Amino acid sequence: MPEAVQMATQGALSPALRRLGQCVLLSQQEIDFFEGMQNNVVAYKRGETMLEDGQPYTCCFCIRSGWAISYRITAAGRRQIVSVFLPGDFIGLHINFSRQAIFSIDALTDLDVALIEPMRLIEIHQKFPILASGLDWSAVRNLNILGEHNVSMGARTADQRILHFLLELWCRLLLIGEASSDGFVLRMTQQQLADALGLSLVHTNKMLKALERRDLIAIENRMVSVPDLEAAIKEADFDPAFLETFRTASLASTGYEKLDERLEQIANIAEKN
Amino acid sequence: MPEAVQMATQGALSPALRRLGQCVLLSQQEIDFFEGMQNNVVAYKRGETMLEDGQPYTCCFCIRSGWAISYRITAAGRRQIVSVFLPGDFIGLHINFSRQAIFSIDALTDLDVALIEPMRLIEIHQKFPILASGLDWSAVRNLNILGEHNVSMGARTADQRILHFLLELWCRLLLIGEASSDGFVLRMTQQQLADALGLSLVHTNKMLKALERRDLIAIENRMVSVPDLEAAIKEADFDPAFLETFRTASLASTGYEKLDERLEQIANIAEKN
DNA sequence: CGTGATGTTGATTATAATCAAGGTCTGTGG
DNA sequence: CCACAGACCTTGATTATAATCAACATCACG
Repeated sequence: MPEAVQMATQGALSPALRRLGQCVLLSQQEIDFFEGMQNNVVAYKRGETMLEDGQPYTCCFCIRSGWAISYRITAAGRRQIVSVFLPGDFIGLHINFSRQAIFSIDALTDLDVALIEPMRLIEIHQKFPILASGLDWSAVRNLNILGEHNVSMGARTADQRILHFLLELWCRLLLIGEASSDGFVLRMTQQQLADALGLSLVHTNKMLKALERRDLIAIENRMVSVPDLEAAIKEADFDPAFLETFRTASLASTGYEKLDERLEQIANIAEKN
Repeated sequence: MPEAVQMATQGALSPALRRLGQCVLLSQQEIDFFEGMQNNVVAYKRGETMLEDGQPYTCCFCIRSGWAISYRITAAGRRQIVSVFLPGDFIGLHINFSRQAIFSIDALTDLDVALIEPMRLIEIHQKFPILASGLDWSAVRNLNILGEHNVSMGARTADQRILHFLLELWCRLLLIGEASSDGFVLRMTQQQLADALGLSLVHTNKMLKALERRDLIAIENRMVSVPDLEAAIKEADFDPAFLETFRTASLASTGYEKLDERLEQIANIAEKN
């Protein structure tokens, strides 16, 4: 039995490993090592600050459940959210290159994270090359997401930015089985959306409403759905290519066939423009 | 004689290696391997497109001299410059994780680059762990720069953004000995500045002039200088921490003592706010 | 059943984009 | 040496976009 399939059919893998398994083929030894590394689990409450800008950076986080953000407060007092982290994401993979944090980290929801000691990351790079390349892949993906946010903030209008960001979140959640093929639960307030997109709260609210009026999105409670996928992708100038960097394994064998189909559909619509 | 010093006193090292030497202690074997890797040098003309968005991504570039940019054209036809690359920088270190480019790359000036085959990068990761960690460090630095641009675009005013970006370039150039302690030559047009900062050409020009009027910068020909460093750093909300990630070796032994002093001075002013 | 966090909306102001026109500089060919 | 073109810079006028201000609505929760 090929290892990838064996992996995929085990239900109890951590979100991070499920995610890594989509891009690299891990040996059983690597799987065991990585899962064993996540013993030290810590829970944070919604809104809690996990790490403060300027503080010494001592540990890497791996999200097991919940959402988190990294952000910076400027001298003028404005907050810019730089990244949103979802289950399976790593925060501070590059910790061995940093003396102190240059961003703060907050829990956006109640959160379970595994603490990973810096030494463990070095150990991975020394002993488990495939696993290490998986971590590198994860870092590259974050870089691509950040680059895409740059394009959004510099060259897209407020409504496009919002829509683009929502589509990004949806795709990322689809990849980890935390969204349905109709939509997803947005676990952020409008203020947090605004801070992530470089917009004011009021303007964000108005543009959200405008997008709803134009039927490009529908929001009920916190559930965001996209009635007309093709129109939304076109309006937002969205192409999930930046998220799919080198995905080798499909979701098919993990019981998420439908989500995988949805992702492919999004990619196809984007490709033909 | 310690290897780091030996390295530093050799004049003929490539810019990339000088840069890597500031953060990791390389063995002679690693130095030789890395320098040997840069045989395949290619020259590009100013304005030439080195790689086009969507094209297959076949090679990593290491800049030996000149400036380059990565950018994206949105569906609406706006260009967003995502990164500026200087001598010693790598473009596409993550190439082994990408099928095709999601950005275009242009030469901003006449350019000399070493082409590095993807296999070589894998080889480095397998055989030369210290050198590999140097490359990782370089990637992390790019990530930090990108994050800082995000903060600028989302949460800083146009004039702050411009000033911040100029200070960033100055510090980066100081680190590679391509700026003086008074200032540096800006090898970009105002249109390119605008595209990098998410501003219009006209507004960029007006804000540049306003910064000059306020004596926060002075520009003559292409030479940018900073008459009142303390005021400029404060106005721009600038802290070079995001650039200095884990610098272990100083520039002192490379004949750039004065530049190193200047960098430290900038860091000190930033720190005390 | 109040209190605080969140969401909604209109009015006003600030910021930056767009439009338009002209200026400077550099290199090139006559 | 001059005339010209093209790239780049500069400035004012107008318009569009988004921020700020203010008020109120809704919801969850103790």
